[in-house]
Amino acid sequence: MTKPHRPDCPVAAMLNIFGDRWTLLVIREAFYGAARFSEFERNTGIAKNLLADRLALLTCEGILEKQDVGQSGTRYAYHLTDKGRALQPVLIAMVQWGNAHCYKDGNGPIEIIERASGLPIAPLQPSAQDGSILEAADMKVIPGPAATQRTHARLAEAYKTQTEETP
Amino acid sequence: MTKPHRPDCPVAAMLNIFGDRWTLLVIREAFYGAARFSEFERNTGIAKNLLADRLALLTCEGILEKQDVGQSGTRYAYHLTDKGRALQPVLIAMVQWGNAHCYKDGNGPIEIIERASGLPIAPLQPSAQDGSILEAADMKVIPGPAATQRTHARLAEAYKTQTEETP
DNA sequence: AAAAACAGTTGCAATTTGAAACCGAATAGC
DNA sequence: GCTATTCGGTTTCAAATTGCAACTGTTTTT
Repeated sequence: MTKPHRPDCPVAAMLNIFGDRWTLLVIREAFYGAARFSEFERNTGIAKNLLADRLALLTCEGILEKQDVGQSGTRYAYHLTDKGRALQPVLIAMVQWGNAHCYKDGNGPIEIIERASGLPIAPLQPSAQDGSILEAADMKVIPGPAATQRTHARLAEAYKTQTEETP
Repeated sequence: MTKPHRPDCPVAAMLNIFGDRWTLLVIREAFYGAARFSEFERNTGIAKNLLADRLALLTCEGILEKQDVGQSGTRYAYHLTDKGRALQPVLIAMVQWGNAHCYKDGNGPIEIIERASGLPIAPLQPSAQDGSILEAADMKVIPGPAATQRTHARLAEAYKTQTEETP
């Protein structure tokens, strides 16, 4: 079931759950509509023991919900919770990066299209709250409400070296 | 240096490079402005041997570029390439999910703000090419130009079970 | 009634990791 | 100009994780 714990970086927090070769593929399958143990197994190629471990972890983290299906307790379905469905932008960003940078001429093996038009969706882009598109230079990382002393120090230092490098 | 190979899913392709607990943290540091071996080491806590391995992998994949700094060949700087900088949406999506779902009341340890306004940036949202916002139900995954036979079969099946489940 | 599927568990070998020790070249301090 | 420290690793070895196959007890399906 591997270990949880809450570090002072949200990326690290995600990697504590998803930092391996399989867990995100299980989520991908959940988005495709898979729900049963055997579906996850077939469609990802993960080993049974690891799958059992990962499903338990994801359930424990509130990303999947395990429900009893079938008459009396040896058939189950795993479904995405709201927390799990909220991973969609992460998956989409990964699909777009993978398509663009891991295949010849950026032609990937799958495409995400808008049902109505049949056209590919737009690349995810950071935007301000008024909707205006933001370049990397327009953004900045600052300590949040739950920032530790270490985070304050780290970001202060990052900001210093950045301004040194691009005067 | 771990193994590469190009699977028929862009998410799996990304995970072949980033499917471990450290590699994305190295990238995070690169975005913060880190460039030297010792900076990555200090700021992530990764072991030296693994860092050497990961930097070699990322360099080999064209995500970082290794350049010789200092007079004659034992000091180096690693910088993001365009391919590496293109990971920004993935990192931002992870930061937003981590902040929202791994900390009490969604108050995370860091925040990404717009420099101009000082306000947090908007959550990444999938949109159509005309800019309209898309819900999950408005999108669909179809085989891309590089799709294998297996991908065609897989998506046909996913689509079938989905319509069965939500009639 | 028999056979196959489901959802795992167990055992074990192979791989990966994590930590520490070690290393030579190069820079920094005096 | 001599010494100490930093940089960027490599090597070694124990511990943890993975991957694979075999096995299990229900429960559907045929």
